[in-house]
Amino acid sequence: MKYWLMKSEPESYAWSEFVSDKKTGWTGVRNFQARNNMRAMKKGDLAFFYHSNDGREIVGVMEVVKEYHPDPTDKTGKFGMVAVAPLKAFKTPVTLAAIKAHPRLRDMALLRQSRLSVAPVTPAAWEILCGMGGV
DNA sequence: GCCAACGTTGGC
DNA sequence: GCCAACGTTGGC
Repeated sequence: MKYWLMKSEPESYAWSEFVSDKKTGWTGVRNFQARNNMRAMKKGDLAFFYHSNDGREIVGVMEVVKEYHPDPTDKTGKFGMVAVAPLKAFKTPVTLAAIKAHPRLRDMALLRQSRLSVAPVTPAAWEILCGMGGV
């Protein structure tokens, strides 16, 4: 099982909306590296839901419920998507500042490649972040 | 709102 | 295949 982090701007799609939807197709990725990460996802993999821009914090955990398949919003046919479902909300959102301040999280893809919207998370980092989030 | 980082496009 | 121009992301 692998771990991931996926970003969404709360203005366009927030965690609260996701929770009421119960499941969503992660459309709109137009970056090859992010696409490749989605392609590597397996059903049952877990991912953090991160609010980018407004918020800048991890707010919850979700589960991959459908593996990589075509994204109908991409007319070129180059990009696909996965479907995810919310699993649990963080009791305490973990802010970007807190992640940056943690010595063992300094190598996270989130920090090294700030523009990557779908990034892998190591098991060690996953555990630390879940602890910080109270789940 | 600004700007750095960086990915993509297109001319050559 | 290189690289300048351009567009986008996302932190501040």
